[in-house]
Amino acid sequence: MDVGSRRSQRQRSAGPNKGEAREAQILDVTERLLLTTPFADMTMDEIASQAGISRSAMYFYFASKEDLLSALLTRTHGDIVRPSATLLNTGVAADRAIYQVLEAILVNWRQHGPALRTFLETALASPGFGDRWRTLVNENIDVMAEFIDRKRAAGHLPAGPPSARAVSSALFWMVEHEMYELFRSRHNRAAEAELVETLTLVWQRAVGVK
Amino acid sequence: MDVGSRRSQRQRSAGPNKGEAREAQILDVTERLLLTTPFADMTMDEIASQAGISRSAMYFYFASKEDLLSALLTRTHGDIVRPSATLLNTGVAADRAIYQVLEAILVNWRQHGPALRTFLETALASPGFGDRWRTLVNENIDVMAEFIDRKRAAGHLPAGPPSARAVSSALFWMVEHEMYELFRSRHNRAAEAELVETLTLVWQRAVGVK
DNA sequence: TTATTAATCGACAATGTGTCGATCGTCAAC
DNA sequence: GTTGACGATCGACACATTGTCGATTAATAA
Repeated sequence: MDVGSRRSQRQRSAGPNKGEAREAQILDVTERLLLTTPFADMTMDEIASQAGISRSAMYFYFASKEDLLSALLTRTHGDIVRPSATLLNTGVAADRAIYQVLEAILVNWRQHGPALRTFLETALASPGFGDRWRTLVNENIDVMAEFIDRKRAAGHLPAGPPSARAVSSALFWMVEHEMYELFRSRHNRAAEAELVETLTLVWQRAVGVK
Repeated sequence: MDVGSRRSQRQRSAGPNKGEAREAQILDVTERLLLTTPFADMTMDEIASQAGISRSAMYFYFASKEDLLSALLTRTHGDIVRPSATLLNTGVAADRAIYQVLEAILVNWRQHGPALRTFLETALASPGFGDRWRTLVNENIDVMAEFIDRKRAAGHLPAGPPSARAVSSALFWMVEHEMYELFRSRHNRAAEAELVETLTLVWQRAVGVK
């Protein structure tokens, strides 16, 4: 049950990397289809025909429907983790850092809204995928927790309890769910801005800045 | 697609309310089964045989599997909404009120953990049920928002923005998800206490008390 | 006692997943 | 050039599960 593709590593041919291309194409098709159809309502047949292959050929690339989504998660992984990670390792002040992280998360939702939505939904639907998703979210939680701990040690934020980790976890899941609710339906930029504003303030107060 | 039972209202008989009893029994069986099996992995056949009837007889009581869960939600509705509602209409101080609401929510999860877990999961899996679930959670959000507004008007809490409603929403979904994560796996009372403590503090700071 | 409505059942149709063996094309080595 | 291995693809199958339908039995009101 290895996640992702199951083709050989060595690329040896002229019609070069036909497989790689197909796999990427399938992921593209899936994410595009996600714009109009919930993942659960989407059949392997639908994806396959959009990609111009037969349904059973899909199983050459992905062991299951869930595995396909898992591959999409892998592909998006970087985009999700990178922003906070880089940002929080600069010397920004806590209040500004919080705002910027929230902005970065918003940007992600703008770019990958349907995918992120699906990730959360599927995380609650199937334990295997849920583990993967939680692992990823935890990366972000940890980065923020360490940031808080550093600021606490430097005397810029009040010490716990609660532990930085506990606060960070609660706040991140709050953001996750609120973004989910917002992007679940049609909405405008104003609503996005208002949400970020609210979340920023809750975060700042919760960690003790301002 | 009327939610819940579809039998006649008038109860007219001796072998009194056989139907009512069956329906309740099915819900009991379902909630008990939920202790060991995720709802998604649970078949109508399984529930039926536990209740001593055939699978197809289930459809006399519930139009679909989702409708069955919806009926369970209806039955649990009171337990979920009542505590906060009554509590927040007394004259408690804000900090104390927050703690007590969180304690009440914890009690609910202790009593109906598997059901509540399923409600959240299914809310993200099927739009129809999701609407019902959100309606219910919104009742709690509104009650808390009104409470905050009253305390703000009385000068006991700093005014917004953010609006009381926005803050209440963010905080409630935070609680929802954190409880979900906690009750998803085996855990002890200490972890429960710690979570309530963390959430209490985040809430109190977020609304501006303390 | 009988007509009516409640309750229950078995059989069926539909849908979608994942598996398997067969096939076909393309490159690498001979 | 031929051939053999493997990458890529397909159609057919088996399986699980849902929801529907018409027939049948049980209970009660008239």
